[in-house]
Amino acid sequence: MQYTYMHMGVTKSDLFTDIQNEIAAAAKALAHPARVAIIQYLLKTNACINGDLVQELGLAQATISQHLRELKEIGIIQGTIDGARVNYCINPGRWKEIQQQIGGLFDQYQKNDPNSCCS
Amino acid sequence: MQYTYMHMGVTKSDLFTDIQNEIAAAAKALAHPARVAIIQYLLKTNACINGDLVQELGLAQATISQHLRELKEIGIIQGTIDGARVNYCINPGRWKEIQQQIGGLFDQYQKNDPNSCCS
DNA sequence: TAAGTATATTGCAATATTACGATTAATATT
DNA sequence: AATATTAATCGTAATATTGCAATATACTTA
Repeated sequence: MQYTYMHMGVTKSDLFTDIQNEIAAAAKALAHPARVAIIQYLLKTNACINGDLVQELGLAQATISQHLRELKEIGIIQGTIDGARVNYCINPGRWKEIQQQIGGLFDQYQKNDPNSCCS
Repeated sequence: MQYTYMHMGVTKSDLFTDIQNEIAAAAKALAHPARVAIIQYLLKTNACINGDLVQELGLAQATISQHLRELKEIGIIQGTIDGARVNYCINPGRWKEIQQQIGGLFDQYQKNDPNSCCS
């Protein structure tokens, strides 16, 4: 084993394939309604700043900033500095990449016989 | 506000739409590589039991059982009792539902102009 | 019936996540 | 220059998640 702790709340990512870890990481970025809301707002407005989202979502500025950082870290959004503000928007290439990773998982089901399963 | 605690680690789900909460909940089910691995194994074998996954994933039986429960709770898989064993498989209807919820989010980007964003 | 097998649940420890106030750093305004 | 605005970071509190040993429960087999 690679870790020294005993049975605790950390993911044993070395047990899984890169793809599995990547899909999980991408899904985790969407695994909070505030981040889904941020993305939907970005889809609607095409670009926005932290302050817009504070108004829109009703969460504190620090909280929004934290969610934006998570989305930025996974690469699904990007921010460009505009004076004292930061303009956030979708990162098209990464968006498509994650879309294919997660979508690819779901598409695999169609290939199988849906009736040979316990039903 | 609906909650009484002050600034803590609980999601303020009343601030978000039902769809946003649903997408986040579905994404959360996929937000761990072990659960992605379980789903991929189910896609490959079409059905499996807890013991198979203990062999396959190298996690403890209790841990697998816990991940299976989470997937079962969101409805993406279902289990049928078969003697002392439980046969798990994809739930086709719920699978398609989640596929559309998450896929629908990603599909929204195509409609917009990808060049009007900060790039 | 007793021992074995398979899975779920409980209890616990460790880490992660969520949220926000306060502060900091940087730009903008007066 | 002094003040205001904007966003990131820090510190802290509370809850959630991950993982496993031990136990409980249910079925199977000898």
